[in-house]
Amino acid sequence: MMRRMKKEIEDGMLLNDHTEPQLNDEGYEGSVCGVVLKKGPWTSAEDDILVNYVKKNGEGNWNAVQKQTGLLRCGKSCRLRWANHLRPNLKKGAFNAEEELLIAELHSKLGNRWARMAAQLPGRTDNEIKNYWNTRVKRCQRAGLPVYPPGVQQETPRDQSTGGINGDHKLHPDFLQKKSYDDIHDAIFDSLKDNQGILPYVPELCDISAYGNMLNGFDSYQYCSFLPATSNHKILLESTMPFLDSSGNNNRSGFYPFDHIQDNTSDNLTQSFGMQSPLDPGLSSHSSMCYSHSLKNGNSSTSKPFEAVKLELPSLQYSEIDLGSWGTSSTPPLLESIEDFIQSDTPISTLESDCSSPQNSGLLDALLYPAKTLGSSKNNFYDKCSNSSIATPGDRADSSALNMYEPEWEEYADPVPPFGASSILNEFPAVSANRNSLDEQPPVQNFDGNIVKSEYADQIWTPDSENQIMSLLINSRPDFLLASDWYEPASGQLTNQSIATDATSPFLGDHLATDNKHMTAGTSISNHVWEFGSCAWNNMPAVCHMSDLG
DNA sequence: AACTTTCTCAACCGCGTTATT
DNA sequence: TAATAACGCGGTTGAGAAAGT
Repeated sequence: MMRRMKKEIEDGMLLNDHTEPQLNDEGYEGSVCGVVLKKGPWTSAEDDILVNYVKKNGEGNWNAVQKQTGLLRCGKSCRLRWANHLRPNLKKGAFNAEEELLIAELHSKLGNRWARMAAQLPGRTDNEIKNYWNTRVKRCQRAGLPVYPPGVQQETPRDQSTGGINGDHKLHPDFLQKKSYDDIHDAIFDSLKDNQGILPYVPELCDISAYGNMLNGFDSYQYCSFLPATSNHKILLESTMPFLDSSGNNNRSGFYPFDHIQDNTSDNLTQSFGMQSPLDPGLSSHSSMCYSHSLKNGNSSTSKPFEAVKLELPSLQYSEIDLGSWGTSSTPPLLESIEDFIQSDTPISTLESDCSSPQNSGLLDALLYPAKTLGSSKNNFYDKCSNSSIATPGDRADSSALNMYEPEWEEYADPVPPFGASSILNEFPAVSANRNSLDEQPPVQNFDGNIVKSEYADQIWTPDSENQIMSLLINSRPDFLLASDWYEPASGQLTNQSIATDATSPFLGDHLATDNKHMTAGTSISNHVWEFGSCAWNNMPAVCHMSDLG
């Protein structure tokens, strides 16, 4: 049908005079007062008619378009065409990283309320958002990955066949019933309780309680994902660097240095707590795929009705620079070297388990966890890495080696992930400015950046302290070195590179720190990574001296 | 090169809501 | 107040492009 209609379109058919329309012809359907209305793709001529009509009469009264212009389109179709393609100020092209993140966050709050989501994304249409999200959900579901990025939590478990609740990943029943931050935290806490003594990396409850609010950074329900573990190390390795694009360049929006990392050896943990450890064989390349709008070719199909040159067929395709995404990437070249490394006799399990952490928290809270977990006596890091005393559940004494850091941890025990979604969104006032009008949502709990910020007003969190945390955590996460450009340079803030280099220099020497500045090259990075990992982790006590980080 | 599969997105459809008479 | 029209929204479809085999 469409092909035939296309031919008709190409033949210049436009029934905009008041002559008798082609009756019952394919591509024409329905009728108003005996006029058979056309269906299918719009032509530029039709667009012109509609645009002229709107210029003259304004929006609305769409059924009058056909009557006044003879355009053989129903009012519904006219409205849709105008809203989605012809109206001015439409933002064409692929979603950028900020938009993607905002969409995820909005969806987590609103579910499939595309129009409301579109209202928060100036220049974007509900249809566009819907298509994007459905595609994303589809891909994530196929990959067995959570739909939401780190820091984005499912607040309103609405249906939503299209992934309102994380696609295939079922939330813990508790989570499905939890709505508020506190409730979600409680659910996690309960989960931890349940698993205490079972999970190798679950800190003892008192520790968790101490920084329980930190778990707000966990409430992204990725932490409740139940992902199958595999032993596909190649995939695993690809997953470790989803933030590098195929050219080895940093993908600035791929702030997923540790996402989707799961450890075979800690399945108990990952499955019970939703945590995932750094080397997740099962997550694979889709860690980059999942969180990215598909922009493989930088193509974005949109109509450009006001282009000087119009094509006869409506759907103009034009390319744009890939604006980035949550990790759009292909396998970076350095993976090979790491793969070689993995394929060597190096005991993967050691590396994996040593770096066990919740993934998917993304950003700073992702870093907070391992660092704080290291401060917990239950983390068996020392068992494997430094021959320190082995922590056992409930054995507080074994954490004495880290007690010296407690004041610092307390200071930074920000209940709100400083790098959570709201933090990020606050970085993009243009995006977040108009986010306080979500109905059915108490403003204080949602997207009003100011209000959200005030919510944290009593927290000690300054750029300086954040930087310190960043520096600290750099040293606690070997894999951080792999995270390039995930920390958006901003005034008064460190970039990842400056953080990494500055923070790592004391431990790694300048050569590595310097190399890190050029780590887009895939050469010996793997060695550096592991070297750094070994060094940093084995020097953890020293690393944790905050005075070294100033 | 040919074929198949997957992806993307514009457009349609049905239904609910709102406005008008 | 009811009936009707108009509008808006969300779900679905299918063509064409892109990627894979």
